[in-house]
Amino acid sequence: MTNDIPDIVIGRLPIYLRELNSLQREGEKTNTSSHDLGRRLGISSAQIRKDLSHFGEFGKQGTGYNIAYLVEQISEILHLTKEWNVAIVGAGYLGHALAHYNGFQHRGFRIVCVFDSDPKKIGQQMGDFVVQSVVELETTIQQAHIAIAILAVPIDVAQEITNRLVEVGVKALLSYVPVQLMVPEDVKVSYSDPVVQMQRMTYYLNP
Amino acid sequence: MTNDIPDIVIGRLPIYLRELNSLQREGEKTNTSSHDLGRRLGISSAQIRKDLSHFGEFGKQGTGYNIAYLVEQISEILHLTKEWNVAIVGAGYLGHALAHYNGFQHRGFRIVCVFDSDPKKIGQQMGDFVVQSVVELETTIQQAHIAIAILAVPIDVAQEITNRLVEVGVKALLSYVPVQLMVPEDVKVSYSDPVVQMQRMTYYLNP
DNA sequence: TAGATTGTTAATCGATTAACAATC
DNA sequence: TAGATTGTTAATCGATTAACAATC
Repeated sequence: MTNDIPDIVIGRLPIYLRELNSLQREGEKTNTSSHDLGRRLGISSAQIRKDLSHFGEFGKQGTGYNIAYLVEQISEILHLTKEWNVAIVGAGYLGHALAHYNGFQHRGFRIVCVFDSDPKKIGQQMGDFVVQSVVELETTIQQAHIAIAILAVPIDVAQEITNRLVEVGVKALLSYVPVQLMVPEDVKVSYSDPVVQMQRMTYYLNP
Repeated sequence: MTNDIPDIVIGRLPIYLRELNSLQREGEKTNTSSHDLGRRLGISSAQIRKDLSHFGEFGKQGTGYNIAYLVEQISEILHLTKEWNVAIVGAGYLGHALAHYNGFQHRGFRIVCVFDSDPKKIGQQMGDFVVQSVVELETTIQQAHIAIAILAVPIDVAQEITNRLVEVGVKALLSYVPVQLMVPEDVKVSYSDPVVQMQRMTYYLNP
């Protein structure tokens, strides 16, 4: 099962998918074109056609792409036709926000558990969940076949929690902790650090 | 003041800076090398040297880079020697989490105000702030000379709020709203969408 | 001095774009 | 049919890497 498709192409598919979903919700038309999509996203039409051509032929000359069909195809490519169970680790302010976020639904993910180590938080209701003790992390994750976890813990325990998650089979991590994590080769990590994002912009601002 | 340096190089500087800060906190040595830094970040040493060479010569043959000096230099390059005032728009769960986040301090940013349109939230204490009415957005942002805003509002008002922020001089936006925003050319936008980040990883997972 | 590591060059590798035949 | 738009090719553009003289 070799994989030739560049990461950077994979990285754009969710953006295409999101825009297509938004076109669907607008409901003004059933078709779109690479030119139309590109204009909306600030991407060249050639790039969109090239990206999609890695996976097959989804359009028709003259009429472009059927929106619903393309949504379906990209969803399959990204393995989003089933829902993925997701664990949140850390029930601080951020874990709280994530547990209440309803943007996961219909986009391929379902939060199924929230962990914390603070006895004051354990057992408390948080959105639709009861905060579980981090002691139960291993058993819960294995029983629910969870492959994806969101890290919202303090920086000093991030690597240890990561190790424990990897140990029980988590293969994808979305980390909000501002530190580089060490994981085996077959585990994906995606980072979200608001400060890093803002620092990338200040370079261009007049001080 | 032409600008030849690739965005992708600018994008790595905050990562270097974060790792250097972490080396400083460890306090085990005063110097590092491109090889050492690269190993910690999973980046080639050649790339680190090349990136830095765009801005000057910060190292010494044989001994590498003085950590404190390189921190200082990168901070200057990224315009982080002063603190930037930042506004948060949206006092929902996410705005709440951001208002309480203490990771902005010492990394170049200071949250100075939080806005919401919900009368039940306006006037309430949130962390160190009192939630202000979004009606006051324009006057407050102009008076505090705010150039950076964080968007944590519902999707249907995101573009309208963006327009208002741009109108009063905001030049950099960190948006947590899962939609493409339209802004003038001189305004930078950085997006954070957990679902997009997770969808980029599911491609690589066994369904 | 000997070992280490920089900054830089040239080669390699990879991604984007322009252009167009094919065809709906 | 005429107009529009795809998928693909080749050309261009840009980023990464390997290698090494310079030198601390």
